[in-house]
Amino acid sequence: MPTSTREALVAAATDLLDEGGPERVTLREVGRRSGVSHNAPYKHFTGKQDLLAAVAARELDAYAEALRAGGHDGGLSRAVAAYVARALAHPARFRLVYGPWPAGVGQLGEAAERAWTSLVETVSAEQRAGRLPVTIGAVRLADLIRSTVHGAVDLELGGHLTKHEHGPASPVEVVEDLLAALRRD
Amino acid sequence: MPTSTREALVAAATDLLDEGGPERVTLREVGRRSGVSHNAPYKHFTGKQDLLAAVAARELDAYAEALRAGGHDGGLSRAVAAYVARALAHPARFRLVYGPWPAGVGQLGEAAERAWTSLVETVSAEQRAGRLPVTIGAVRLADLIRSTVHGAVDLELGGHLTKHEHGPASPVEVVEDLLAALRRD
DNA sequence: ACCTGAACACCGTTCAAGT
DNA sequence: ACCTGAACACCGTTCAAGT
Repeated sequence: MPTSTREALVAAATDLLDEGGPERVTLREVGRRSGVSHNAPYKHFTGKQDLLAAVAARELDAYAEALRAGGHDGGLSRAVAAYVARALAHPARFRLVYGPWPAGVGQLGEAAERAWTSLVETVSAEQRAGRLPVTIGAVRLADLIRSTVHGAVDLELGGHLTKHEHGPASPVEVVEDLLAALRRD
Repeated sequence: MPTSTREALVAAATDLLDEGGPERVTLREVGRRSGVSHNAPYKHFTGKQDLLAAVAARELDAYAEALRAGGHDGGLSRAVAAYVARALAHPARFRLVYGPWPAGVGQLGEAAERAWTSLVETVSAEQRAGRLPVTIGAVRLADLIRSTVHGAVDLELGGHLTKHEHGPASPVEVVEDLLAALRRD
């Protein structure tokens, strides 16, 4: 039972996104499920895109928490594994988050910033502990890891990654290969 | 001057996609620009999605050619650079190609297969030449490289990659860092 | 401040009909 | 085989009006 109309709208939009992707999300159905008219959302959001940005920002916060908690508990591998698990659990949200936003909606830029700051910190800590090479700066190394993680998840969601018989989920495997190569340096 | 209505439809859809993303592509505007009615496309494609799949398949063929020609000319780095250049030159097409296709449209699966076969071959050749480690199989190594390339391009298109003052385009830089780490093994 | 109902200008898709 | 025009069931967004 949502405490406010605004919350109900975001929840309904998230449910619809999970059910059938972005084209399933219509302001009319969102209103219907929230018990308001089809244009009540305009009192809480500037339009459909703004509502979807709220959904995306919320998911980015979940990414930030997964990366932070995983990094605190067990270092880089755990942080990445927690992030990958979250991303694969909600594919439509992942694609929304990294989808085509016109010139950075601002709200999203800040949330993305928060999400990845902790990864740079985790990378930096592993460098100081001698578990990652120091021949590359932490930010640049984080960009490499981030690219591989993002690409592996996105390819996996599209069914473009080679399937293996045993072992963990493919994206985790890909990232482990990267980390192994980096640590062999 | 397109030789057939079908070709005109694909060309118009591609132009509209480049101009304003997927939501700019409407069958009605595609028909308008092709000099036919708004439902003539149904005589050539099963629907809007099928038309977009044709656009995506065409772009995948361009990726295959870039990877093949680049790999033949100058090895892995050149192949990747050619692919990245093509992807960045047509951002909306890239996002369409790797976007959410319901259960692999078949037509696209085969085109994607063709596109990446040559990368595995290039990787395998570099392994034999001693320029890449043989501790990982060629397919698995290609998946790692592919993930990093894909992720770096996708993050760059979303403005999520850290900006650098000098040097080449960011995705190329990220991939060069990966290859350097792999070759240091 | 928040919400409603009607209206506008679009969509994708289907169908009966033409050549 | 290929195309057209009308029609259907939707959209997002705006607006005047209500409490």
